[in-house]
Amino acid sequence: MLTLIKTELANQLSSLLELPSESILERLESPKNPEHGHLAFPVFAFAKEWKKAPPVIAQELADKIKANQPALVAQVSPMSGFLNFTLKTQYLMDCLKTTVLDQPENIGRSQAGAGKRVIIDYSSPNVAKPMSIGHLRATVIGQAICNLAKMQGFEVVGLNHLGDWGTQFGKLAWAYQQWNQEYDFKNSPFESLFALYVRFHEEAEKRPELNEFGAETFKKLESGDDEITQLWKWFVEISLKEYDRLWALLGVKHDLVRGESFYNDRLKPTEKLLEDKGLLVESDGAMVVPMDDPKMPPCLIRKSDGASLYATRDIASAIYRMEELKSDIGLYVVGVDQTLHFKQVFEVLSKMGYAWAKDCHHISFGMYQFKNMGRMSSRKGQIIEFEDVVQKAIELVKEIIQEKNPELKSKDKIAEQVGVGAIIFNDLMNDRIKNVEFDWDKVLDFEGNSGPYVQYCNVRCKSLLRKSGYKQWPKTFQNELKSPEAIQLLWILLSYDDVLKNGYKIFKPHIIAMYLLDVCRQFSTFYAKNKILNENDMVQSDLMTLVGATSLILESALGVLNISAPNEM
RNA sequence: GCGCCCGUAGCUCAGCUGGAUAGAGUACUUGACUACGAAUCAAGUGGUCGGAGGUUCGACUCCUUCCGGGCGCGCCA
Repeated sequence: MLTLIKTELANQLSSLLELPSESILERLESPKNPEHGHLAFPVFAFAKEWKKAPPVIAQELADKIKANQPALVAQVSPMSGFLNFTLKTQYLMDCLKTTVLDQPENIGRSQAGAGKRVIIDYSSPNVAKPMSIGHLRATVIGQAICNLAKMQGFEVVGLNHLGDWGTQFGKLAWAYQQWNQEYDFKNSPFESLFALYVRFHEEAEKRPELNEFGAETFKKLESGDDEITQLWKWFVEISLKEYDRLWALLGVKHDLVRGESFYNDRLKPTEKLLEDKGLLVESDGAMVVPMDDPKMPPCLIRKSDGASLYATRDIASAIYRMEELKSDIGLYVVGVDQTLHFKQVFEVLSKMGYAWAKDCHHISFGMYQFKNMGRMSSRKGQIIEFEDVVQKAIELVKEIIQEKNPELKSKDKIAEQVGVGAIIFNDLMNDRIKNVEFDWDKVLDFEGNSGPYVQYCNVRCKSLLRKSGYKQWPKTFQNELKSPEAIQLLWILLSYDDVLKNGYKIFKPHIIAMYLLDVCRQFSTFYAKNKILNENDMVQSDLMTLVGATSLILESALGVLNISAPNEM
């Protein structure tokens, strides 16, 4: 694919231009305007050194290349300060054959991460609370990054850092003991649990002493009280069951669950370690690690009452992941509001002497904004739930199917695939760093740049392949493609591996979503201008091969985003 | 007050490590289905890239500053 093509071109040019192939490779770029060819080489950088105007250099280099033109180049043309290369269609077709048609299971894969492990902490909800649309975002981004890492050859461990510890469990246990009779734990355990949570906070507004009862009950839990511990375990179980059900809707499953409670007996040793390394400083009765930048607040390690804190737990957890689980890279898919916290934690780890601290990254994502509501608050039960969003999308897709394709078989399954795909795509198509204004109309818009648009494009491919009369579409080209739309599509398909590489490099799934839209737009143009099946249903087999390749790429890229690719819709 | 992030077409957003006339979708105006599936395609209208300086052969991209929005800032997680 593109990586290979660039390398090959760079190697060939290297001897002709007497420049190191690496420096050519890193300068080669894809022109925005397709009329400028497939790859461009800007020569501005040489102007000063060679004391010549860029257009002159471009002209001279072009002449040099033309005198001994590499086999893969169809045309090289100087244009202002650029050397524009148009590659031979036959070469591109051969390239598609070897990298896509001959090995569909390896499309876009790289060995860049081979032998390395990456642990990705994502989704990580808090026990007893329903997952909100914010968790949905964390989940789809995290899962996409898992998939991207796998495509780069990494061994991936998707980790659920479940919020299963803290005073809220004292409150919850206390609330359960008081009011459990009023709720139907048998039939709807999770809803009941959440109802208790909301009720406790409501009543605590009026009767602040409830908070003390909660704190006392939590102390019992901490000291291993049997009854409370049993309750706690049960709450965790109820919650995990609910989360697994929701994740299953998105096709998500973590490889490992390590809740906060897992680190309970590692907190003291971690503090000891910090103390031994002389990093702890007393401040207002608490123990902190000061940061290098004086403007940055210090990292709180131990409260004045001796209890540990959020940061302590994350430090212990990072050490566990990187040292015990022997991870090479540690990723945290957590909202931007935690930016300072992770900066502090990573700096502390670095001060502790862990060289791998630089391989820990906070993959932050923007917050949902709400027009009227302000921030969501699960305490007050004001929250847009993960499941509502997904279910609404599925319902709407059902209506659309009823209207557009009432004959469709297994409507429910396809409605789910399309509805879920729409939700995932909608979340992944924008840069994760940006805040998003929640708007039902936008979430449920399935036209234009959207998941269903991509799925529909693939459905059209599938439909063609079905109607072609081939049992299996031809995996080889017979003649050189002539249609300009076909050649352009071919070129876009070949850049898939480069897209995956870039997407992983900056941990941004929207790169892949944007690419999918590019492929679909080009396919649609190609489709509109070229007759692929003629009147007698005889086929233009080379175009069919291209259609098949398009579908393979679409399905692979959709898979990276964890979106299904139905055959019909 | 301090720190970080964002500010591109009416609206929602792309624009990778600075590169050739700033691109999609949506909305609006047109045109294309007795169908290779119109959840589509083609065309048009629409942008002083928040403002002002600076660096550079070249700035939406880098630096400074201001404005607007978001998030965070020691005993919650």
